[in-house]
Parts: sequence; structure tokens; C-alpha cells
Amino acid sequence: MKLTSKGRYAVMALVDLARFDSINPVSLRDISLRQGISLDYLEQIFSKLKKNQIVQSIRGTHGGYVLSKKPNEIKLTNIFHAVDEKVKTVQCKKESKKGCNGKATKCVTHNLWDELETHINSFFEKKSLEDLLKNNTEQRT
Amino acid sequence: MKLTSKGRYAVMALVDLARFDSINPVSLRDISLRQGISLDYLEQIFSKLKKNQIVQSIRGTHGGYVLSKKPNEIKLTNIFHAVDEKVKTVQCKKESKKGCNGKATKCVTHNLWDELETHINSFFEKKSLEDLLKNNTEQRT
DNA sequence: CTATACTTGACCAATTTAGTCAGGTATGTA
DNA sequence: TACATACCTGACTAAATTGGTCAAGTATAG
Repeated sequence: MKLTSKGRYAVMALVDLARFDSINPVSLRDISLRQGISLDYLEQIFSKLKKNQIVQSIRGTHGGYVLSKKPNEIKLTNIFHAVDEKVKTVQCKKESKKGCNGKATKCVTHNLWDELETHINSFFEKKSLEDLLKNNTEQRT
Repeated sequence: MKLTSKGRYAVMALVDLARFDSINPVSLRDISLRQGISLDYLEQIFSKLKKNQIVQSIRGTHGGYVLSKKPNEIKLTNIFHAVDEKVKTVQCKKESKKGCNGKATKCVTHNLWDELETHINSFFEKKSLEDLLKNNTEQRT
């Protein structure tokens, strides 16, 4: 199962963006400074966010990034999906054929992981960027 | 967040155990063969399961392992906990002091991970070994 | 007294993660 | 038009984790 810092950084950066992009495009440098995330790493992350139409880029001297949609339209699922955080549980080896681990049948835990995956995804589908903003209105840096 | 094969193997092995231990103690060799898990690796896993009183060992020629409790008393939480699968989400660096990433305040995603953790744990607290057995009664190897 | 099976701990190759580094390209502003 | 700013791309890497293997035991039933 994967759920790592990359996803966390993506969420942090987007919350930052949501807070400031109504005034000006926000440069990655600003986000880097405010959130304490490496600029180079942010560029990787935003490249993916852009490909998935979560943000738009504005080039040039006072350029930066802007959200493509409203905060309440951006669910956490979308974000994790964009940065390749597959909320996916352990794969059974050799699932390719019929069963797991080369057996004829599915392993006893197979359905379990499917259920868990659904369970987690439903959590992330309910949460939007806006929800996170509300929880942190008092929290400036 | 960690949820890897070790936890999956532990569950698979315990389901196997639950299915057969009412007749005889089950040797790791049998489990290894039936479930396709390396014997050496199983030994590591069962060492932990034993320390956490989930199984009991019986030494000697026809020894093996037996469940310490009834299948419906063994929740998946217990199993994952025993094999050190901390269902724990990404740690924020330097949480030691007040905030995350060395900031004064908690990072915006901090509460989010806490909520997720609760969400996942509640899933595993509801599931017991017995539930898995029921789902797989028809599924012999 | 010996085969079986549990017990312990060190070790390792492969993969993944969380970045860094180096070189671009586009564009607003002076 | 120059130049600084900021986006863009891809290769590279150190450290950690995973999923085991290997070796050397110890206990006990028969």
C-alpha cells in the first residue's frame, strides 16, 4: 500500500495555493518557502498536477500556478491519483492468471484488500480542498 | 503508511491455521506448502505472533502452532499490530516539538492523517479471523 | 538418541522514496 | 531587445524498506 510524502506534499501545496491564488498566481518558490518543501521536488509534483488539470501554469516574470477548479470541486482522490499515489493495497503476486501466488483460487485475503481499498477511497472522495481550508483558517504561517 | 506483504502473509497463515488447528497443531512447513510462503519468512512472522499471544507453539515431533484464542476473538487489528504493520500514515518530520516540518504550527494535513488512521483502524477492528473463514469456506487448496 | 519442528539473529539483493542536479524554454517588464 | 523570473524535463542518487535467505542453534516426542 502506498501513501507517502509525495501525496502529502501535493495536498499541502494545493492548500497553500488555494489560500493565495485569488490574488496572484503563486510561484513555486513561495510555496517552497512557506511549506518547507524542496523547490525541485515541487516542480515534479506540479508537473503531474498540471497534466491532470488540477492546476494551470502562468509563465513569465510574475507567473506561477493557479487552481483549475474551485476548492470544493477538487477531491483528495483527484490529487492522490494525479501524483500517482495509488491508494492500492498489496498486490498478490501473479494475479495475472486466475488466482494469487500461482494457486488456482484467489488467496483468502484477496477480497479483504479490495474492501479496504474501497473503504479508503470513499474517505478521500468525501474530502475536498475546501474542507481542509476550513479546518485551517486560523493557521497562517 | 505501511501495509505490506508481511501483514498479508500473517493473515493468510492464520486463516490456514484456523482451518486446521482443531485437529492437530499445524507445522509451519504445512502452511508454507499450502500458502506458498517461504518457511524462513513464516518463522519470523510467527515469532511475532507468538510474542503477542495470538498463537501458541508446541515443540517436538508432531508439534506446530495453535491459535491462542477463538477465531472470532482475533481481530485483524491485533494481527497487523503484532507483525509491526503500523497502520500509520506518513509522519510529518520533526513532529517532536510543536509543529511539523519545523514550523510552529501543525501542517495543514496533520489532522487529515489522523482521521484516515482512525478510519482504517475501525475497518480492521470490525473484521475478525472468523469473518474471513466464512468468506472462504468453499475455498480449499 | 534422533528426527522433527520451533527459535534466534545476522545478513542481503532489489525496490522504492525523497529528493538533487543540470540543463533547458517561455514570457513579462524595463 | 535583453534579462530576470519562473516554468519544464529528465537523469541521477543516497538512504530506507521489503521480502526474503542462511546458519546455527534448542526442545521434545517417539
